[in-house]
Amino acid sequence: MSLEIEDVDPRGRAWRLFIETSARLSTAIDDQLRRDAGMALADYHVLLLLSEAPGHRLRMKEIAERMVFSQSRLTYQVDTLCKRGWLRREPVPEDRRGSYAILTDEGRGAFAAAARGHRELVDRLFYDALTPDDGRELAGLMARLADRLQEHRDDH
Amino acid sequence: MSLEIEDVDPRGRAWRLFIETSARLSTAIDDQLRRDAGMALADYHVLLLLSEAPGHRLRMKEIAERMVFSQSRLTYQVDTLCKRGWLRREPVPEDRRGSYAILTDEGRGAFAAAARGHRELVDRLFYDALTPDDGRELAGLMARLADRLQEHRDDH
DNA sequence: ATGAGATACTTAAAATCTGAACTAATAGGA
DNA sequence: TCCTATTAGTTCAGATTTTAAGTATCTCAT
Repeated sequence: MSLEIEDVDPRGRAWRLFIETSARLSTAIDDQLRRDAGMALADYHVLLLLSEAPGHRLRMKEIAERMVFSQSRLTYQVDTLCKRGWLRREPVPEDRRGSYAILTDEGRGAFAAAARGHRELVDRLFYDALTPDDGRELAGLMARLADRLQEHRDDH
Repeated sequence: MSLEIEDVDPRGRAWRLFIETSARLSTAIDDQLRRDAGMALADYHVLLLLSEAPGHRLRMKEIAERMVFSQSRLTYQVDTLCKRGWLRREPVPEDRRGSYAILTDEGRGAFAAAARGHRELVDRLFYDALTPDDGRELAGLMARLADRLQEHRDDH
């Protein structure tokens, strides 16, 4: 009779730890951003995507896909960011159905200000806990999972 | 001049892949449960915790902590599960502030029915994508991150 | 014993998110 | 061309989640 009642396959433990740790990590980072920068992690993520995009602009669809957001959630999300003056919309000349979300100067400022504390926390919670080799290993594992997810998405 | 504009430290890539993959994986699993079992991943998770608990019962606080849920969210969550007949509450004899959430027989049935399709998908998206050694490796990395998170939580 | 603070849980109002229409525009084959 | 199917985005109602406050109970140093 063993004290270990857990399953022998280490993947069981990995699965639970993976799901739980990612949730806790997101929560911790969301909390920090709300407290110190007055924005949610989702807000930060939108600003990040736009700050990296050419012309600081992206189509709504593009943002929704990268954020793993429903389109209606994104509409709402972008609405609130527009109200705060951090984003503006602009029609897409070559596709009159579409619109761009564009980062304003004010939005760039807010992002830059938020990024400091955010990076500091990510450093503390993620970078400091792993060696570069760990990072390589983790990236490999995640890429493997991401590929599998993509296949799954492909066969509907 | 390199084609690789990404940072040299592989942890940058690991960080993004980790956050994004965990979000996509949760979404995929949530979708499957909603479609095939009429319950959200959060519902499933509550049922899972209770199905493993001695006496199929846990204090509200205990569930909230393990689920990374606010207490008021849990109150709502448990309310809806009670309405569906899957859970019931019972006062805690030795602490009259508290209450247990208890899995009903019906709840056990719903959980068992949901578990089939759920496990199948987790097998496909997680187990099949990783070797047992990968699992061991991933579990180790996650444990490292979880420890760091715990330290962080300790100094407020 | 007792009273100040902590703890467990709920409630209510406001903010956010989802899913199903709905509008407008594009794409592509007959 | 014209008709139908897709696609981009929004809107609205309803569901969920958060935040702050409220109630009841417990803890423990006085």
